[in-house]
Formats: sequence, structure tokens, C-alpha cells
Amino acid sequence: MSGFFEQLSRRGLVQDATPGAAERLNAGPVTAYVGFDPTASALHVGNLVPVMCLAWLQRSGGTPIALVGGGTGLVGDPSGKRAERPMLAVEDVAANAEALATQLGRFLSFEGSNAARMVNNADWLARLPLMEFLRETGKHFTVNYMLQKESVKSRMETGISFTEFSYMLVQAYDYWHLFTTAGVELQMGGSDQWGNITAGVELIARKEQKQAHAVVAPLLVTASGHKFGKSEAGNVWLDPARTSPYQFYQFWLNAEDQDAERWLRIFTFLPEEQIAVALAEHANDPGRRAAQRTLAWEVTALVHGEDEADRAARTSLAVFGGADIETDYAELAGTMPNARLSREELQAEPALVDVLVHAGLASSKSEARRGLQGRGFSVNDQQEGDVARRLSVADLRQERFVLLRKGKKNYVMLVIDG
RNA sequence: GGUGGGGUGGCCGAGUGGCUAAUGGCAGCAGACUGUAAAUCUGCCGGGCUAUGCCCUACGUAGGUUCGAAUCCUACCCCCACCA
Repeated sequence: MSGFFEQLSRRGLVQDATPGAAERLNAGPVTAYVGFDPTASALHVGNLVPVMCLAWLQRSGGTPIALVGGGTGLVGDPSGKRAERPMLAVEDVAANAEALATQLGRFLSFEGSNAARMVNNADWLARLPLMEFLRETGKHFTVNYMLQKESVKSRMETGISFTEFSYMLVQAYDYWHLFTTAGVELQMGGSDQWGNITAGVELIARKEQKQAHAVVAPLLVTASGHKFGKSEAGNVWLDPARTSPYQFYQFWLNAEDQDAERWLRIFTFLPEEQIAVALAEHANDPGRRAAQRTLAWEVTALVHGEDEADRAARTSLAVFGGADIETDYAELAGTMPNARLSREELQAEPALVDVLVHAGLASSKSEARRGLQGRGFSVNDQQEGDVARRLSVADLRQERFVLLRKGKKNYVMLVIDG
């Protein structure tokens, strides 16, 4: 088996690394950590990148530590932020940290000789005395050094509070803490974390005269330059309650051709040969989206399990496969986004605009009307341009379903109760 | 503490008494073309309505002048630059 660094690198997960990192990581298993910021209570697809780094580490024999920033979250990371963030309430940070920890759990194995561990830096940061911090950590850094960091430099115009300015030292302290107490020799993260991570490397070098390492993954954007991780419905979350497995699958299925290859490497564990097969199939007939289908199934299976991936794939095919496919609406209703209406409400022949708002396809009636005028909505796959359109029992499919659609891809199944 | 500049829609940025729900760009949504792709072209892009029109909310905050204010005045808050 090849070295861990080589693997990461082949998978497109290395943007930058400290000198010597490659040699150390290829030489043998290490213990490494990745920090997750509890500013939100859920993980989204963007977080999957560092998660994959930890997963690959574990697969190659290393010991992963997932750290949730219950302590650093109280300070606020200025990296990548153009302006000072409002401080989160202490209780919110704690609640978010706990929520993240549960979600991270499913990507790592907590058994075996290299069992993963979860830590929360609040456990040591919350009771760190200020005087000790200033003397033991702050003394090792010059303000000049800190001002060189991109996270600070970019804020010299707009301003940065002392609190956020100090952030990098706190994260550096974390790394040092894990280095000395848990033998952690590597910290990974997104490329926006480079400055913070190398501050930690620096601290360890000065306090311990030892070499620790940093490896950061590239920040993802789509090939056409759009933000990664957004779909029509907004952020793509890993939590099925926020983004259903079907929506999650669709997100990956809609990947641009140019991204599919890169993402297969980054977000799946498929061996190179299988990726090559999928790509060859795709090149042969791009319209079938073989690369995207493989990608979507694999990532959905990883995050939500194989059964959910199968269901999502079936639903996707049924909805987009064309009129010739025999559709079981009841099964679709189980996986797709759906809205409910009572039979009495339908018999009253409600205005389509109201139903569209009710189904969440339009945020207001004005928007629904404008959309209808622009022929942006469909009922049972028929484009609808009449603003005054009303729904009736005549629109029902298989007795109790109406398939509503906004644009090309946003379906909501309207289910009639009773 | 002083002096000067500035705070406009998700972001950037025009506007300096009525023609302004506010030019333009970006982002977003939709249509056409396609392959549930990209690129391109077109439309939409605060909300509500009994709707070729009407009403509400909005230009840092609070008041004021005026028939009428994002635009003028006052106070306050915040940001930036220079000086101390």
C-alpha cells in the first residue's frame, strides 16, 4: 500500500503542505486532526472534504481525531471573513458542537487499533488561564508575524477585533495541546486554514523544538466558477432532515462534466480503475451522465447508506426518465419533497399560485405569478402559463397525486389526503 | 480628543428635493437551445391585493423642514483616513 500523502495527493486533496510532510506521512501511520467550526449546527457538503481526509487517513492506518471547536467557536475565526462576525451565544456554540460531533461520527470507525476519537477544544480552552496563555503561547509570536497572515492582512482595512485577531493563537494552542497530549503530528483542513494551522506548527517548533505538519485541501468551486455546495434549494446538508437523500443525490447528479472526474476522486473511495471506467463510459455518451450517476450514488451511499442511494437513484430515473417509464407515484412521494392537501381543499379548486406557495416552490404569491407568466412552473410535466389556473380533481394522477415542478429540476409531489 | 470622508436593496456601486421600489454590475430564479452539463441569448429579480391599477415596507437610527426627502436640517450610532 502506498503512503498516505501520496494517496491524498492523487485524490486531489492536497493544495499545500509543510516541507517534509510528504516524507513523514509516507513513512508510516500518524495521528492527525481536523477541526470543525460550530458556527452552524449541521455539516454541509463542503465539510465533506476534510472528512474525507480523515477517512483516508484511517484507511491507510492512521488515527483520526475530529475536533469540534466548542472553545474556538467562542472566539470566531476571521479566516475568509470580510467583516467581524457577531459573537455566538455560549449555549449555541455548545449545542452546535454537540450536534456536529454526532454527525461526524458516521464517517469514522471508532473501533480497532487506530480507532477514531472525537474531542472538543472547549475541554481545555475554557479553563485556560489568560496569564498562562499570554506567557506560554503569546510570547512565541510577534504581532508582525500575525499581521502577515492573510486572515488578518485582508482585514486591515475593514477592521478586526482583538478577539478575532487572537484566533490563530488559540487554534495554534489546540495543535500544541494535541501534539503534546495525544501525539498528533498532522493537522489537515481547507486551504483557508493554512495560516491557522501553520501557526500551530510554529508554536510546536518553538516550544518543543519538534516538527509537526500541515496539509490543506483545495477550496472547491465548480468548473464554471460557482460556489461549491449550493443547489436550487440552497445549501446541501449532510443531515437527511435538512437535505433529503434524494435531493442530495440530485445535487451530485447535476455536477458539471468537468467537475465529475475531480469529484469522483475527492468524494468517493472508488479505486482509480473504476473511476476510469465511469469516465470512459461518460465520454462515450455524455448525455447519459454516467460519471455523475456513479458519483451521485457513491456519495449518497457514503453519507446516507446504500439503500437510500438506491431509492434516490430510482426516483431520479423515474422523474427524469421520460413519459415512457411506468411511474409509481406512491413510491415517488416517499422519497421526493412533498406537500399535502386535503381532498376537501382540492375539491374547492384552489388557485395554483396558492398551492405553489404552499408546496414551497414559490416564496410568495407574487413570485408564483411572475413564475407562471414566465412559464416557469409545470403541473404533471405540462408547462403552465395561466396565472389564474386552478387545481381540481381532474389534475390527479393515480387518484391522489399531482406532480408540481418549478423550472426543470425542482419537483414537489402534492399528495391528497383522504 | 480633533479634522476630513463615509454608511443605499444578498454583495459591489449610481443617485444629491418630485420623473425613484431606487441606473449599472455580480449573485440568484425562469425561458429558449441542450444532455437533469457548460457556454450563449431572453425575461424576472421587496411584499400584498378584488390588478393595464392600488396599498404597505425600504436608502445607518431617531426626530424635523416641506404639498413632497435616499436626497435638506438636528441629534445619535457605526466605519475609514489623517492628526493628537
